[in-house]
Amino acid sequence: MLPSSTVENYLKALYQAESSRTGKTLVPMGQLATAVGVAPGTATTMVKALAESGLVDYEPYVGVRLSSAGAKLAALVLRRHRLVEQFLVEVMGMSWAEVHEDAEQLEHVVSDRLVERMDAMLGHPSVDPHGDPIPTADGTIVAPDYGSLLTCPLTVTVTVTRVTDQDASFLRFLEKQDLKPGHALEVEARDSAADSVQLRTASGRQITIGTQAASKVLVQESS
Amino acid sequence: MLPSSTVENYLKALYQAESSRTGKTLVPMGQLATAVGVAPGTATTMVKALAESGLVDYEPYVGVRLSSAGAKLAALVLRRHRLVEQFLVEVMGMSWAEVHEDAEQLEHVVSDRLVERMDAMLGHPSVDPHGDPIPTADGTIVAPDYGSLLTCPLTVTVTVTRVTDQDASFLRFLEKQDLKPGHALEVEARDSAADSVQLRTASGRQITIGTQAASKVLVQESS
DNA sequence: CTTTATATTTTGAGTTGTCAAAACGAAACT
DNA sequence: AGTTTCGTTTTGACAACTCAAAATATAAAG
Repeated sequence: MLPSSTVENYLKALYQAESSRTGKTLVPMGQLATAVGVAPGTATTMVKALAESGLVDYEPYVGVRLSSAGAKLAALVLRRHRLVEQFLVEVMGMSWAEVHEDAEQLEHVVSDRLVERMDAMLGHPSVDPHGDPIPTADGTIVAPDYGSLLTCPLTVTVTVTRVTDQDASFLRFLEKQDLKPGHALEVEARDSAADSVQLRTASGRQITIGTQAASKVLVQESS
Repeated sequence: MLPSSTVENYLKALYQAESSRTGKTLVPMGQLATAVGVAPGTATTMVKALAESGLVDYEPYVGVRLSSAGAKLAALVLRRHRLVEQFLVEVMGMSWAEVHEDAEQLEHVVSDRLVERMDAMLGHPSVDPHGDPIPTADGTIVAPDYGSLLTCPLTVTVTVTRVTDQDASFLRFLEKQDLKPGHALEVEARDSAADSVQLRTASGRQITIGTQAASKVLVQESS
């Protein structure tokens, strides 16, 4: 039984919800429902079915967690999604800001043959255009945990490695400000009262962004 | 209301059934059901819904026909399918024999943006790898009616223009025998008793194939 | 410790697409 | 015409997925 698109979406959402979660706490129903975009009751029903199939562990009134089988399946969905994104940008010349929606559809239908073909054409990339790691064909993910513009050291040159938000206008903004993955910059100051972070790009331009935005831009100290 | 994959499949099947039909006769239910791969009753139900939406004209106990709206929609599905096939062959280097299944899935999810991008990358091709005409974005199809190896003149050099069968093993056979679209050959003889057609390729090799197969290879007299 | 607020689960119902098998219509063959 | 045959339609049922709203559990607050 190969999983339906719906099942794939639940697993993927669960995977991402688990990743952005401290410790091994279960993902609450409400959050999963919101992530998938369905009513709470719908999520409950679906999760019970997934638990039945052994794809998740479910504790009523507490939350859900992927089983190892579920996690592997989720990783493969993510692999397809991210390879498609990388392909759309690198081969088809689309903007990194607009590939998410297309990948969202394509991830459910691209065959293994096609996925591996894309992977080969792209030279087996390890990350997609947003810096998100691409799982291997066996479902393994290597995800270094980078700091964000909110947590990295000040006045040190860092390189953007990943952006954890797919909103098109946000991505366009980052692009315009030279904050795409690969670009260098340094954090000059943080002002918690003003809820802002002040940056200086490699070209010397100064930018101030909010902390919400800053937390979505992950960086690595430049070597 | 954008049509579901199911609706698209019915319309596409209907379009193709109508094309391979002499005169303006309606397509009988049974044939449509077989083409779509569902039970007869299912087709009846679906066709009534399609008629309700104005996509087909339906005469109970007689058959179905696409309305102009339905025909346009079908053409757009075919456009997506064929551009995807051309893309998979030309850009991704896949074999013409194996792209059909992938295109069958992708045709329902590729966005307009993506379709037009592919179209541009391919230089606005007029036919796909099998020689099937690619409808334009406004739903127009220019389909020259070629003769087949069964109807073309004998001992005259002709060029393969189109193959009206997607069976992978048949396509691989044609490829091996240099009978892909673009290749020249001539029909040396036909033997209706033996149900066969005798060909000679440009390289001088002689091949004998059955009339069923021959009727699926369309040709044009070489200029 | 009881009340209130919040999250979760249940229930009842609807949509889309499907099938098997019974009923039916049209046509073909004595 | 009468009857068999064949294709088509109807019927009843089911699977997957969804929602709104009622019921319930848990947690928080007084």
